[in-house]
Amino acid sequence: MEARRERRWGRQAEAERNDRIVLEAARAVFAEQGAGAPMSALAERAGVGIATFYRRYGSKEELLQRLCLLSMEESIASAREALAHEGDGWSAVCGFVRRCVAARVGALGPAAGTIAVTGEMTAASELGRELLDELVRRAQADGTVRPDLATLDVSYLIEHFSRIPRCTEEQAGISRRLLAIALDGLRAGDQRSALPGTPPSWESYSGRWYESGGSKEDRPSPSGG
Amino acid sequence: MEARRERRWGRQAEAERNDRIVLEAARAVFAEQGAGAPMSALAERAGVGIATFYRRYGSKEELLQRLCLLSMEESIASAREALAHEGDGWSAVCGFVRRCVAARVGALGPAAGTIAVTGEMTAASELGRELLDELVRRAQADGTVRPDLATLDVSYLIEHFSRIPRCTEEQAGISRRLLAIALDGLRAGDQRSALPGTPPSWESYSGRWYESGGSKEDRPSPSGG
DNA sequence: AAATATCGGAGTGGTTCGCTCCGATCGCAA
DNA sequence: TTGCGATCGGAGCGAACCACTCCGATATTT
Repeated sequence: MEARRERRWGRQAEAERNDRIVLEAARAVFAEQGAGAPMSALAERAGVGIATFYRRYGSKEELLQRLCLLSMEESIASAREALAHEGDGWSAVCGFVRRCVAARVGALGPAAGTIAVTGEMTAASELGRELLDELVRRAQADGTVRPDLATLDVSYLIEHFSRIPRCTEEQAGISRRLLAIALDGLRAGDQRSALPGTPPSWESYSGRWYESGGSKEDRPSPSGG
Repeated sequence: MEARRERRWGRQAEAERNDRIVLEAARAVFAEQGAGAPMSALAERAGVGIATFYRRYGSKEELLQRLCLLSMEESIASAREALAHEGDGWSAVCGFVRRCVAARVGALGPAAGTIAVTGEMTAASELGRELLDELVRRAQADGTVRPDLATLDVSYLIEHFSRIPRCTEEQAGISRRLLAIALDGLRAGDQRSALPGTPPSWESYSGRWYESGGSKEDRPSPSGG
């Protein structure tokens, strides 16, 4: 990896730098404004032209798919870190949730149904679920997390807190407070009120991604002929 | 449509009924989709034409202002109910939050800055804040709510849970579970972790509404009224 | 039948957005 | 310096969307 960089100066170095700048800007802007953010906003954030994005990703959807996958991989890494964590189950779960929220891992959740699902995404999603399952199971086994908590409650919790309407410093602080409140609510204890209803189903979670998803194959041709 | 012969006036009765239908549809759709929902969506939900809305409200903004005010009044009524509630402070706060979330009182929060603020809205907002202040103060006084909770934490909590991305029955159930978790996190108890940062300021909360405000005094009268 | 009140929704003008195209710019080799 | 290929920025295009208007249709009253 170092060797490749060695020979790249000048223009190619700029291109390589832009690879990262562009992706980071996309992550930041989509996390803040949601998947509906215009491409021009990404370009402005990155300090580059719009075409710089389209030279790297064929379409906005392709970029969103890439970011989705990155989020999932980040979530997986975070779950692995939590499973390796030494300490009680509740603080392991807390660490996982905090890292995921900090990385806005669930920010693209509302885009479900508007972008097609790739095979990589499906695979990453299932792996992530298994790891999170294990994390919650362990945390409940040592009695530090409420026993009526379902794995998907954690997923939805992350998704809820991944969306930040405005990004003032004050707003970020408030989200941190609300998250702390919710995390306290995850603890075991006899003062807990029972969670209402039935635990959420995995089908309802992953099913959102297929609702109105057209396959990428049959896209309308831009030139009306 | 079928002719309806009420005991009173036929056409006027329909108009009066539409007054309510239209407003209820607007509440429902804006609560689900946010203030960005198109007017056509409201009309479809209400089962009426678009013009039926514009015959009653001069513009979308005017309608949103009306709904904002109604939300605030609903929140005020809910706070009064909670203050009259007999029981511990925590369950009073829970009842207040639950009613507010059920009514999607905070659903228009993200519209802050995009619609002008009327005098009525300001007054209602301040009254609501005083009542909620009192509610939280009482709940902390009897020791059932965590002492580091700020009044505005509750406001933001309601706003967070007022936004529902999709409205399947399953999704509603999940939101109820997450809300129950967060409400458990409001309780007092020595297992609580301290809330991070400084309590949110009232300026940052109400300040959002004044960013791009305009005057709303003169209204074009569409039919010579 | 005329007058009046309300209705639905197609049409309008303006805005937004994804994406393309092309001239400008840069590093490098001759 | 000069020419070349890679990369850049952003103006502009076509499509889609949206708030709002206008008008013919329908129902009620006179």
